[in-house]
Amino acid sequence: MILEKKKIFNDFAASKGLRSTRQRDIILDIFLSTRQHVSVEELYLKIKASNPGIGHATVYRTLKLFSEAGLAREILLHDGQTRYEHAVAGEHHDHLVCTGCNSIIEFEDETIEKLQKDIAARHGFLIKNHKLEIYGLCAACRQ
Amino acid sequence: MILEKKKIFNDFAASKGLRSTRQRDIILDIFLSTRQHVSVEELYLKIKASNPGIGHATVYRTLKLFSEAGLAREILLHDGQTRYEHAVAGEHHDHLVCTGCNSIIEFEDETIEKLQKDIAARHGFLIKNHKLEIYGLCAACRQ
DNA sequence: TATGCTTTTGACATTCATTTTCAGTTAGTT
DNA sequence: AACTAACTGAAAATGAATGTCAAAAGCATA
Ligand SMILES: [Mn+2]
Ligand SMILES: [Mn+2]
Ligand SMILES: [Zn+2]
Ligand SMILES: [Zn+2]
Repeated sequence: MILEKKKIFNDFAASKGLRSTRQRDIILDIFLSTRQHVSVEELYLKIKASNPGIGHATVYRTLKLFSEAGLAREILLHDGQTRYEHAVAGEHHDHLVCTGCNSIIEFEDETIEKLQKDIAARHGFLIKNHKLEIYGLCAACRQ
Repeated sequence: MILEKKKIFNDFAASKGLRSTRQRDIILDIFLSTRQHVSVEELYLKIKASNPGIGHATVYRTLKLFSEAGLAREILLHDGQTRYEHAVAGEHHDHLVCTGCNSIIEFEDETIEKLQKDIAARHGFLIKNHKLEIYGLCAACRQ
């Protein structure tokens, strides 16, 4: 599964004429080993621990490439930090975001997805992507 | 309707012990005269045209007050600028956002709202608010 | 109307995430 | 090995938003 993701990135890189670099390999390894919804800064710090040379700009640039390659999805919650999650082709989910403990619950709902398509169709709108985030308190934070 | 909104703000201000100022009156007037989803900068420039003295900080501070008072809703799309729309108590809608021309289509869907409540209930999650944004191309931008 | 206290304002500085710049390094090709 | 274009990282720049603080204004009271 990790090898599969590395192959996806290599294929993407090849198709775009990108070079294979030590930095990209390291960042991909570490990204694949993190939990979901990691912030760029969290990832940068984790990378720096084992690879002090790698800079902020490279981490930002490389995560954008992972998004383009379909390996990662950018998540913008309401805390001013861009986060990334592991993406799988053809799969999609949305988020319940706890404002108490910052935990995130993922969910999928086919009916909601279908209704979104209906709404778009009704307006002659072509969907590229969407975000559905439900903010509130998780079971633990409700006390 | 505009008078009604002014009353809502005045009542809110009174309940919070806020003072009535020329700046707040002007900013409310101009906010109420703008189209939906105005960015803070757009609003600031419009205000400055007739009232050169009013500063950025006051516009930011005052819009936050309008949100608290329930007159405005903060919208964070993917362009890094906070926008505000006119809010009406008890009403809610979501957005189709055209990445071609930046236009926004508003929609309401009771079934989606209901399904969100079901999902939250299933996870023991207490909803405070949510955002559903569908990005893509509007009919005009599809050509 | 004057006094006094408190809130509000706005110029300016600051913050903080992200992007840009650019000179030096590196990958991949001939 | 030589060449060339892509890549990197330190540092600077950007830009939205917030903090600071002295001056101004609102409002209660005398
Ligand atoms: Mn997720
Ligand atoms: Mn709207
Ligand atoms: Zn929680
Ligand atoms: Zn459009």
